[in-house]
Amino acid sequence: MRHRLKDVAERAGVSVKTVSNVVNGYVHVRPDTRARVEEAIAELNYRPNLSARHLRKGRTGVIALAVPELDIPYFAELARYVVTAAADYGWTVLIDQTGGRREQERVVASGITDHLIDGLIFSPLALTAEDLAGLDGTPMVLLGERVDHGPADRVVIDNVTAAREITDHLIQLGHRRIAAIGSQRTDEGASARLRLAGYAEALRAAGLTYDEALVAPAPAWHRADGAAAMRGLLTTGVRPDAVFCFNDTLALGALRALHEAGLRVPEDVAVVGFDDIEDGRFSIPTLSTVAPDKERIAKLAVELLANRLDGDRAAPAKELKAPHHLELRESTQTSLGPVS
Amino acid sequence: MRHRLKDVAERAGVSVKTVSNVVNGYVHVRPDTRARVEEAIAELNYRPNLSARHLRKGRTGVIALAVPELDIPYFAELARYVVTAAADYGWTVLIDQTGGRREQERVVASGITDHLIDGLIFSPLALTAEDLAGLDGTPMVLLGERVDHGPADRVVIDNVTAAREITDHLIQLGHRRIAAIGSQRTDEGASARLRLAGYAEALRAAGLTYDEALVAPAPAWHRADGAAAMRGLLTTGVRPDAVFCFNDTLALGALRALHEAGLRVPEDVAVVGFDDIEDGRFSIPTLSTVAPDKERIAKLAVELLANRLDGDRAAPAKELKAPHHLELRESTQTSLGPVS
DNA sequence: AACGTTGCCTACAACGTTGTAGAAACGAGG
DNA sequence: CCTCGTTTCTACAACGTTGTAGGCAACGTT
Repeated sequence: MRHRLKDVAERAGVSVKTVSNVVNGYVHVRPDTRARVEEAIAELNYRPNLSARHLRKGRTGVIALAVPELDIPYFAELARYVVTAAADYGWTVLIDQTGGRREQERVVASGITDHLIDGLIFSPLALTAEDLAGLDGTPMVLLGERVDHGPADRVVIDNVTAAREITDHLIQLGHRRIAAIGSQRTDEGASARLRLAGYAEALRAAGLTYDEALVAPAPAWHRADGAAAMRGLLTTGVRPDAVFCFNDTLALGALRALHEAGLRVPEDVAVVGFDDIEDGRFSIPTLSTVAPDKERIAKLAVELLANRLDGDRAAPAKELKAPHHLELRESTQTSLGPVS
Repeated sequence: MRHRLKDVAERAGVSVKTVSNVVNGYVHVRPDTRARVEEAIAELNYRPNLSARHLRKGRTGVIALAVPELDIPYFAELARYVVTAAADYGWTVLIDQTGGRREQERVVASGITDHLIDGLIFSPLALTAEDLAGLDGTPMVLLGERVDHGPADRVVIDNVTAAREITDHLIQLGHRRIAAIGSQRTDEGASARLRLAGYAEALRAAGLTYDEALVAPAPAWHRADGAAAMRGLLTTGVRPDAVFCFNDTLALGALRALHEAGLRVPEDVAVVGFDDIEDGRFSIPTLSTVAPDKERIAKLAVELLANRLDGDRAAPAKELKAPHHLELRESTQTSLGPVS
């Protein structure tokens, strides 16, 4: 049922290579020969065997995207943009889930890459620079700041500035006891460290004191962690009048906890997040947040990979910055009319 | 930098095939030979070339999962479970986005499958049975009811029963003017048709009349569509006292529209959804919904594919049913205490 | 008429792997 | 010492594709 070049060649009465030439659009083929071959291809419903082609060419046309969890909205949205951007280069995207576990991330970084894919776009959580150091082969683009000074290309956003800006927004609105949710031990969670730094910067610039009691850690950045952290903050006595959550799912969890505590958002407590996931545009209240340009991040990552594949593989690693902006919604200011 | 069996063989002083045997765990290899080979493998950091292996074996170890959109939470969660289930079989999952466009779905069904993947798990929106009829080759498992009587294995849930049950729940609570959001023209949206049927069944069984004016279509099933449909229902005059949304994102949009209209959920209008996505466990209010067993769906789909790959490819198509249950939360009954 | 150029096509080898067939070494049983 | 079976290993071919080298016409130029 599956046909090969040879079958097509026999049917069309030409050599195998001629069929290959037709398939690959080689110019020096007589129109009538080309027609005969194309007819045979259509009749047999011939499709090239990609494994064989790739074996021969050394390229597979497949890139991988490795993310911690697919059902974290931020990564799902990012994945969507990467798939779209990769399509422009004719690439198929293979998606890997690492679960954020260092072991699995190492497997992905070294193992999966072998010969099956041409390159890798990688959003690591737990991986260290040493894990990456020994890697030969496959070109890689890292997303986020987890691995500083790594040997690979990278796309980042300016986390510190973004965090400072959104915190500033809260300060401008008159809030003074601004909590932060999402800090993590420093050996993981580079994003957490940078966002915390931006938060602290903004407080300092405004002459507010940085209060440890207002900074709540979150083991992961899921809704449940945000809700738990918020409940924790509410029971400590020093009730905050605003909360900066280090991502949107934490913020959605915090909204939930505030709701359960009978507090109004933004009147009693203002809430901001980070990531601009779709949920935050429809939550009650809608969520003010930092909006990284996810489409641009994906596009830049794919471009970096393309350059690396076609160009000098030994060139020094590049770091590109993607833009972001603030999306101000109901969770920091009262009613804005219907959402769409 | 990339090494082959031959390089390992030379270093270990054995034949290429012996290295292959070690790599593949063939038993009849002397322990000291095996040790020498393994040492050479480690020194060179050798990894098999999968393209070559697959060319030789006729299997790629990769399956594809094709879904309409990755950033629809239901599909993202499903994708996660499929990736996990596939890992048990040593398979890598390549994820494809069709956008729900028929053209792209046809490409995926025929084109992408060629030799790059061993099988396909496919959640089509627009594909017809004819599109599938002419496909040779790649084993396929369909998710959902879009293509009736197709030639492929399939995993479904009992949409009609589930829709009836959740509608019944609204009726039990005393609601009488129950709207439905998400109906679609019948040539697409088989799920919509079945859920609508279940809704109608429940009404009939309770002696309630089916009112066209209470059934709102939704072009897609995103939050924005749910909000728009809900606003539409609210302006028609016959205000419903409950709404059955055909999926959770529609329901979240509906919650938003009700909130903007100043109506309380569930006191003024009760709302239920379908899919049990994570957002619904943290929304305000939390969302009552039908919870299909997504993990089981993924597992069954992968198993069907495995059987098809290992067994009789000409065997008649099987259809398996995955279980579901109701998750009753705040959007149909008042406060239930803190969520986790 | 002899020559080089161009267009069209083919034969062959190679990509890296594994299945098949069989050779070499070894031990056990006669 | 010979035979037989088992263990251990190797040579070769093949999976389906494409790059290279080259052959053969047909053409235009000298």
